Amino acid sequence: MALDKSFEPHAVESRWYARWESAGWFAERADASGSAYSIQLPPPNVTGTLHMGHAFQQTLMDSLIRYHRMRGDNTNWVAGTDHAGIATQIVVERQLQEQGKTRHDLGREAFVKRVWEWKQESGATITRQMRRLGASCNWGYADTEGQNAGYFTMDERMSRAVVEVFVSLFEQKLIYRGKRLVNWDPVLGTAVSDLEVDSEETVGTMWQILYPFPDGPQPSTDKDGNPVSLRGMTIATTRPETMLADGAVAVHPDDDRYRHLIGKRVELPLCDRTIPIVADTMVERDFGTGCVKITGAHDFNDYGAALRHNLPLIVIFTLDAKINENGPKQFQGMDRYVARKAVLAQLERGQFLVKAEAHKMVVPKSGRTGVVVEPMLTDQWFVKMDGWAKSGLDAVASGKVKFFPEHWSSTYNHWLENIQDWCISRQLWWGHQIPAWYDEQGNIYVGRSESEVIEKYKIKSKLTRDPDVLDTWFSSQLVPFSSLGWPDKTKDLETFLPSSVLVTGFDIIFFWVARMIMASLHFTGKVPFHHVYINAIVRDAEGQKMSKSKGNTLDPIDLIDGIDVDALLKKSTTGLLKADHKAKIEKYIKSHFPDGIPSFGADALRFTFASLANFSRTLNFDLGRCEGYRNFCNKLWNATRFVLMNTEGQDCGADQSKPVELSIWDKWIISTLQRTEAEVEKGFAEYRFDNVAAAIYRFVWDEYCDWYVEIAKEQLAKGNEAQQRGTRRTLVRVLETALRLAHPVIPFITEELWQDVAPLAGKKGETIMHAPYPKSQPEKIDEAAEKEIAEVKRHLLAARNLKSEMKLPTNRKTPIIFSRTLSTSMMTANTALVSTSISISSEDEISRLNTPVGISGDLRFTFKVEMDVAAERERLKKEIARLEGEIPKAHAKLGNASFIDRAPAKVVEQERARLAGFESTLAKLREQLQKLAGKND
RNA sequence: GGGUGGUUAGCUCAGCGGUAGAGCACUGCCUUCACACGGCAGGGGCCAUAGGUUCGAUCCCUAUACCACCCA
Repeated sequence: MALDKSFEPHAVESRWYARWESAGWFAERADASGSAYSIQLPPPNVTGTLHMGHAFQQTLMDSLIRYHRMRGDNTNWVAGTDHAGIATQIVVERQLQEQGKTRHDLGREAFVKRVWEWKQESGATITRQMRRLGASCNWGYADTEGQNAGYFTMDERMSRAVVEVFVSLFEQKLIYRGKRLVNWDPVLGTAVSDLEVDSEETVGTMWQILYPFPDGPQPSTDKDGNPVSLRGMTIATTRPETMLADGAVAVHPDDDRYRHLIGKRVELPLCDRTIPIVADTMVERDFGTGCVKITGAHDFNDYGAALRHNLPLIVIFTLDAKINENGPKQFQGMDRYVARKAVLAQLERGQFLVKAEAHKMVVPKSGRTGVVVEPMLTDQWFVKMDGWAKSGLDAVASGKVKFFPEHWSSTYNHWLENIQDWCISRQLWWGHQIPAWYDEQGNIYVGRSESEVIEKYKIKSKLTRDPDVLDTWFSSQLVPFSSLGWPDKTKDLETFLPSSVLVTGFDIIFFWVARMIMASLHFTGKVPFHHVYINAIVRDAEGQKMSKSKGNTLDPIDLIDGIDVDALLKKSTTGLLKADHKAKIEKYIKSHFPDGIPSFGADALRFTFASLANFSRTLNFDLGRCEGYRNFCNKLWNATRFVLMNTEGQDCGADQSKPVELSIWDKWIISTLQRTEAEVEKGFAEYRFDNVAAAIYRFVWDEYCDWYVEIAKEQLAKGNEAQQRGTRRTLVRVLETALRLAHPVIPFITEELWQDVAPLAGKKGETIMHAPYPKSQPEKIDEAAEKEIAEVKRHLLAARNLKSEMKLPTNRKTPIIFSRTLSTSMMTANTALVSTSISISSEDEISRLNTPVGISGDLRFTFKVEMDVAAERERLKKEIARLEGEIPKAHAKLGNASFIDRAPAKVVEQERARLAGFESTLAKLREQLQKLAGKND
C-alpha cells in the first residue's frame, strides 16, 4: 500500500478506534493469564466535557495501560462516570429555570426522573470525547447502563455498595447523626464539607461596638497601665449582624485591663438582654480591643467557646440566611447583608458604634456557588474519621501506598493528621438518599430498605425516610472495590484489587485519594492501589491558570481537529456568566490564535502531554511543542514511507538460508535501539513520561532518520546482495520495533504504519495493541560498534562544519581528501553525507594544498575547492581562540595536586586526554594559520 | 502564621558533584529522488543571591530574595 506523502491523522484515528473497540481488544482477559494490571479512571462528572486536565491524565493512563497490555499483563482500565450530586442538580435546575420553573414545581420524584433523563441523553459526552483521544478503557466492564461508558456511581450495582457501607458504618457506630455547626450554602440550601469551602482574601471592615455596663462605668486601665473609666466592653467584629445572637463577650484571662471584670454582665445593644463577660485563652490580647463577642451558633471558633462556657446557642438565621424569629422584630426577615446595614445604622444611632476600619480578612465561599458560606447549626450525618485517619496514615508510612512524586505524601499526611469528622449529608435531591427512617417519635432506624427496618425493629408506626442525600464523595470513595463487584466476593476483587496505579490531580488528594485508601482498608482490608501518580496541573503557555473568563482555555478536541479563529471566538464567548469578559477573551484569542488552531491529531497531542509530564506541579501547555510533535509524527510517517519503498516486494532477509551481512552501522542502530528500549522501560517504571517521550523522539529522529536511513541509502546502492539484505532487514526490523515502542504514547499512527511494516519484519498479528512490547536485549548491545560510530560521527560533523564555514553548499557533495585510510563505516557515511569522491593523501600533501584543512582527532582533511584565504584565517583564529581558552583551564586543574591525589583516576585520565587533544589540535591549527600568513587574500 | 514546590538559553523545561542539554524560537546555506510538518551548519547561558562542605558545586548543606500553590 502506498502511503500519502504526509500524515493525515483523521481517517486513521476514526478507523482504528472503531476497530479496536469493536474487536473487544480493550477488555480484561477472562482466562486471567498474565499478571493483573489495572487502573481506576477518576470518574469524570456526567455533566462534564473533556478538558485539558482530563486529556493529560488520560493520556498517561492510556499509555500505561497500552504499555502493560503489550507486555502481556491482564489489563483492566476500569472506567465510569460520577453522578456529581451538586453539579448535576445545578445543570438540570438551570434548564428548568429557562422554562421559568424550579425543582419545587416538579416535586422531588419528577425532578429526579428528569435528571435521569438528562443523564441518559448527555451523560456520555465525555466518554465519547475520551475515545477521540484513543483511551483504551474497558468500556464494557461494569457497564450496567448499557451505554458502553463503564459504571455510573448511581447505578443499581454501585448504589447497593453505598447502602451497604452506610448501614455497616452506622452499625459499627462510625456514622452518627447530630446537631453541629456546619458550612452552609444558603443559595443551594445544603451543608457542604470543609473541603468544598474556599477561603478568599478580601478587604472588609472591622467594627468596634460598645456593649455598656448596666450599672455605669467601671474602672480599668489602658494598654500602658494608665487608669481609665470604661462605659462598657468594646468588642471588635467583622460581622456585626451576628451580635443579635451573642451569648457572651470574652477577654483573655491574663489581660490586666479586663481581669477584674470577668463574671460581670454587659448589655447587648439592640437586644433586650444582658450577656456575661467570660475569660478564654483563645482571645488575642493585642488584636482589636482585646475583647470579642461570642456567637456560638454562627461562628466556628465561637462554637467551641460557647460549649466551653456553657453558653446558649442562639440561632438567628433562617436556612436562606435571613433573620429569623429569634432576632429583634425590626430585623426579622432581612437578608444577612441587609440586616448588617440595619444593625449598623441602629448602633450608630444609639452611639454604640465606636470605630470602623478597613480590615484584611478571609471570607469562606462555597466552591460551587461562590456565595459566602454561613456557619449553621443543623442536624447532619457524620463519619468518624480518627480511626480511619490512622489507618490511612499507616498505609502510606508503611509504603503500601506510594506517592509519585513522593513529596505529595506530606500533603496527604498533614491533612489526615488534622482531620475533622466528615459531614456526609447534603440537603439535595440528586444523589444517594440516606437509608435512614424516622418513626413518629423521631427515633432513627438505619437499614438496607424500609421493609428491612420494619422487620428488624418490628415497627408499627408510620416511617418517614430521611430526605437528605449523601455527599458525592461518599460513593466515589468506594469505587476501587464497588466497581469490581463488592459487596459480593467476586473473582475480579481478588484479581484487580489493589489496582496498580491511580493517576489523578493533587486537588483531590483529600476529597478522594485519602478517602479511597481509608474506605478500602476498612471494607476490604486492602489498599485500593499501590501507586498514586499525582499529575501536574495544566496551565496555558504562559503559566496562567486556564479559565473560561480569561479565554485561555484550550479544548483538547480542538487541538486534535483544529478550529478556525471565528469558530474559536464564537465558542469561547458563548454562555459567559459575565458579559464584560467578552472583549478580554476576544483580545486574548486574536493575539494568541490569530489563525485559529491547526489540526494536530490525537497522537501529536498525546506525545506533547507525555513529553511535558515531568514531576513538576504545573504543566505549561505550549502549542509550539504540540506542533513539534505533530512534525515528529510526520517524520515517522515519512521514514516508514521510505522504508516501505525500499523493502516492499524485496528480500528483507526473512529467508534464513540466505546470507546476511550486517555492517557496523547496522550493528550500531540495533545496539542503540536496545539502549532506547531500556530507557523507555525505566521511564515507564518511574512514571517519567517525559523521559519515555524524549528517548523515543531521539531514537527515531536523531539516530534512525538522521543517520541510519541516510547510511542505508548508501548501503543499498553499493552493497553486495548479502549486505543489501542485511540493510533491508535492519531497516524494517528496527522500524517495526520502534513502532511498537512508541505505540503506548502514539497509538493511532503506529497501528496504521505497523500494519504495513510488520509483515516485512516477519511479524504476524491483527493489531499492534497485542504485539509484544520491545524488551532490551543486552546481548545486542555492541560497544565496539557504538564507539566506532561515535568517532565517525565526530569526524563527519567536523567535515560538515568545515564545509559550512567555507560557505560551500551543505547539501551538495564535494570531493574530499583525507590524511589516512578510513574505516568502512567512515567511508560509507562520508559518501552518503558529505562527499562525491574520497581520496587519500599524506598530511604533508594536504598541507601543501591551498585549501582550508579540517582537523578531527588525528585526522586531517580538505575539500577540493578554491580557498577564500581571509575567511579561512578568520575560521582558524576563532578556533585557536576557543582552544586557548580551554587549555589553561585544563592545565590549572591538572596542576592542582589535590585534584591528582583525590579525584578518581578515571577523571584525571580523562582530563589529561582532553588537554592532550586540545594541545595537538592547537598546534596543527597554528601551523595552518602560519602557512596562510604569507598568502594574499 | 504553618507547609510544599520552583528560580538553568528569548520561551517551556531536562540535567545534577567532574567539558552546561532538549524542544520551540533565532541566524546562514539548501526545493536533493522519505519528509520544507524537511536537511545541514551556527549563535545564544557568571545554572536567583550570599556563605559553607569538597581537589572540584548548576548539582550537597545553611541562610536570603523573589514566584507559585496548599493548609489555617
